[in-house]
Amino acid sequence: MANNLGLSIDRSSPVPLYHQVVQGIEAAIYSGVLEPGSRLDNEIDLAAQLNLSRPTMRKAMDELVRSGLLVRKRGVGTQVVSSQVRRPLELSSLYDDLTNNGKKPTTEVLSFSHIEADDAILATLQLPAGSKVYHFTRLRKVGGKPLALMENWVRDDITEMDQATLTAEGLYAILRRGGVNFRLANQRIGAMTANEYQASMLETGEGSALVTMERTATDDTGRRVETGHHVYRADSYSFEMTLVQR
Amino acid sequence: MANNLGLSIDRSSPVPLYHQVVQGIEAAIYSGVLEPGSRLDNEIDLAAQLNLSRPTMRKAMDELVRSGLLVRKRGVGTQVVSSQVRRPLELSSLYDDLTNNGKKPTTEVLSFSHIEADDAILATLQLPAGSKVYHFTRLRKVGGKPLALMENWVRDDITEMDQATLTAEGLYAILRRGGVNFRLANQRIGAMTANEYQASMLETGEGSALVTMERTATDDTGRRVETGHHVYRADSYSFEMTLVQR
DNA sequence: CGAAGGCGAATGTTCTGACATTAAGTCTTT
DNA sequence: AAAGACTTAATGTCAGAACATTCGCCTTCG
Repeated sequence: MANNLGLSIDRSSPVPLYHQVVQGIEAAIYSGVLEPGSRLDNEIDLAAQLNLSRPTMRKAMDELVRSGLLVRKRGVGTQVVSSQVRRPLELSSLYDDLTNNGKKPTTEVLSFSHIEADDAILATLQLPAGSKVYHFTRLRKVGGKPLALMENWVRDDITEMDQATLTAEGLYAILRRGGVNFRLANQRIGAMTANEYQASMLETGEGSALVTMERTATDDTGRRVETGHHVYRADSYSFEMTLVQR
Repeated sequence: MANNLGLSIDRSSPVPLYHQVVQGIEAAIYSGVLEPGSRLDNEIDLAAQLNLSRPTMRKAMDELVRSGLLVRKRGVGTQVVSSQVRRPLELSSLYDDLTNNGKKPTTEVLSFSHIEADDAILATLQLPAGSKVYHFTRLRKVGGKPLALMENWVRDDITEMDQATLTAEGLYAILRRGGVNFRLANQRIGAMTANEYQASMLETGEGSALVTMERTATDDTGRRVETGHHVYRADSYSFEMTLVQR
């Protein structure tokens, strides 16, 4: 069977060949050219069709398998994994999530300061004693409805920050522009009931359910960049993720 | 610098060479032989030290980078990522989590039936109309204290299930023994307040905070194996995870 | 007629070799 | 002394080849 998934390779492009293949096959799957459950040609044929070596083809398919789009079976072949597997689990901020979904979030900065960090924050961010950090709390609304109450601490040797920038942009966008390449995040998700302050800020009742999240993010040099404690209205937000067994 | 991480390779072993290297370096990191932040020898030297080719060495390091233990920088070298990065995000059940932490959970099966699935379950598990599934609810306790209330639906063409087995073992262990190789899980984590029934079962107050989780798991053949809706006492449980940017 | 063995096809593993790209330090030149 | 160019060292990419392992099907033998 000549799969003939209409993808072409540009050898003069700076983007690696295997990654071009990844993008091509991803596009073919999401656009429906490759149907869920269908079998692909074998690695050697595919490599030949695209004038690539088998290791290159294999590396591309490796990535697709790891991301859960393909399933390989020894002695059998490779299939497109059935069904609509949605967003893979990745580092993203609430702000990204919302804008990607076409919503228009607004941010209100409730407090902003540049202060000496206390011991707990120093330990979490692995900073030497006496270090200063940015500390701020924000309220995020979507369509005028409050959604999240967020408190964050950010090390101050990355980029200048001020209240105006935080109002206009998401935290992660600001940090990325400051040259941070995020690598890891450790997070913990739980639940609590709203206290009086939280209830009033989120315009919900005292005692209503909230989703809590604590997160600490690390960049590619191993620096702890940011830590925060967020609470979300449980009736408006939940965490969706896809776990991939490796 | 001769790193000399005391790992040896067994070429007669059936476990692939690159995986032996992965395990060896993992062990060196967790045991402290390789300290956080320390630099490794370059790929070519390491390969030579172990009498391996560079691609094999590279594949091993690839996996360690992906799992967040190492950080590579072009033109510079490879470092052990600083600090105590905990559990990587992986498919695991509450039962596994608890037993791995030395706790002794007990399970009480509240209801168990083998019934025709309703439309919602049929759609979620992608089963043809009229299919039967196992449906059960369980209460999990640790040290006599109730922790989770779980309701699950499992396709019935995998393995025989009964109330006794469920009482003695975790659901995932049973399914794995039935030949299921889990690949993906889609889950959603949120929060709610306890209703009267939940409060009484979990021995907490009505209106107290609960963590909710809905999960659907898929095996390596693309079959939807299981779906469930769980609630946890927020004061006793939260989800901890490490996200890795790829 | 059924079960065991054999065969082909696919993925899994490993090697050798080569060149490209990036980052950092060093050396030269102005 | 500072700015630029060069060198070096590391990771990043790609090719081609060989052999191993597993699965499913087909044939053959009891």
